[in-house]
Amino acid sequence: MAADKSLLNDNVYARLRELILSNQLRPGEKLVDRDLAARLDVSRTPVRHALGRLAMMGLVDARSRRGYYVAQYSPEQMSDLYEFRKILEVNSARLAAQNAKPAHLREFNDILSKLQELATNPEHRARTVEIDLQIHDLIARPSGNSALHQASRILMDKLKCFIWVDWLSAASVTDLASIASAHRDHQALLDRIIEKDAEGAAELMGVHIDKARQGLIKMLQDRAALRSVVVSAK
Amino acid sequence: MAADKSLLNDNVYARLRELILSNQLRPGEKLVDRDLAARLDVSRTPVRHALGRLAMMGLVDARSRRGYYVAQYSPEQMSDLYEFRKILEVNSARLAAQNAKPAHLREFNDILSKLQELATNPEHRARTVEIDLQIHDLIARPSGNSALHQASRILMDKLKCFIWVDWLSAASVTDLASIASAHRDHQALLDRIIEKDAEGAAELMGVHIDKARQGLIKMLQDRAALRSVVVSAK
DNA sequence: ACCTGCAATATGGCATTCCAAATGGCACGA
DNA sequence: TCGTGCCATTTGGAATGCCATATTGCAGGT
Repeated sequence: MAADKSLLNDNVYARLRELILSNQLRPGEKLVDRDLAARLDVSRTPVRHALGRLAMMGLVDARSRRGYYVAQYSPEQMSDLYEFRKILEVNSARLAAQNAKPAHLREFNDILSKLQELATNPEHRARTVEIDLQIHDLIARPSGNSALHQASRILMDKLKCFIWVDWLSAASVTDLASIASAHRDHQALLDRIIEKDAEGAAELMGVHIDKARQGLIKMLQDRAALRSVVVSAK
Repeated sequence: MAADKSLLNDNVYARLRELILSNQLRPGEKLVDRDLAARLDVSRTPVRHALGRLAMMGLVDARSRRGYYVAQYSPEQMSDLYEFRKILEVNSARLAAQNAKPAHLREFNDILSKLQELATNPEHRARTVEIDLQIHDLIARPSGNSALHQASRILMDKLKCFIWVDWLSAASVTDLASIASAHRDHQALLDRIIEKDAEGAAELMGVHIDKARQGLIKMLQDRAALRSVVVSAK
């Protein structure tokens, strides 16, 4: 309420989105407009407006007359989302290699050195995830195609909340190895783009995302196994 | 109001969407909530809700405190959208060839014969456009990837209203030729999918959409030329 | 004649209110 | 003990009203 120059509608939308992406609202959780309104200290109207819009973005599941829920994707749907991500980003990489301008290349180098630092410190795992996502956004941008870029960002939002869940639950030994692997992938990928090797970049992106999908599926299986143990225990 | 079992929110959303896609509301036109509410005989609330959601779908442009407008894409953005469409549908075609089930193939054959009929009658141009769009939807569906399919449908909506404008204004001689050409493309494309020739299908889809984009750009240029004549005339 | 500023109106944003449907619990009966 | 139906409460849907901001048109001055 302080420096509130922005529109309440958009403000509420942004805050709810952030709550979902940061997993403070968990997938599957019911969203009661009155409760959220109280929590955000606004009336129901902007909350409902935001919920409607979030539903269009695929972050919220709006069931007619049965309430709103934080979106939850099945393992099959997640797999589809990753396949879709591969389609988008392979082409982003290709276009980026063709169209990247010097300013973009500088950004790439900045990110690379930042990654270099973080990679040496395993404590910064969460931060590394951030950077990881940032890289993919960075590649989608200089593709020069705003439709493609926007689609990537929307998709990323859908993936983010689940990635949180997964990374938190599956803090297994594989993480360090896969992080290092992902780091190498990114480095190689950016190198290809800088060299303007479009097909090479596309190829690398493809295998990189396939790897990520493999990891995700493994995590989902682990989590499912974990769940069944918990369930049988009680 | 008669058999109104559906939610007013969704009903209004659907009706507004239809008004936009059918070009009864033209790109760039201002959308005043009170006026639309009167026109649809509902209160402002569901209209505003729908406008917010339509904005997320890219059919409406919501400027903060400055009103809502039917979305309008520049020639550059249209070109981007077509490039994006190519990315999506090339992959749809590939996946469709890999995954299409017998039921899907039957649908393909149905559509093909329907096209066969219409193609012989140049009067049914508008109807042919419908079928054209339907075909692309039909190909996206059996790809088996709902994310890809949904993205295609959203993109199609954005293209639709403009296609209307363009087809209406550019009722030039090229149309008959390009319709026939598109028809051949579709036929060949579906044949490839039926034969499960994934790469062939992808390739054909690519050139088909590139052709469409060329046609679109030509139309936009024609229209721009037409406009300037009109402007200079008055 | 044109620019500037103010006032009136149009219009978007938000809260409150009322209404209807769905859900959950409880009592009664089998 | 389990099922069924009714009632209370919760909660989503929609209308209305008020306020704030943007747009406009007009008047007065330069």
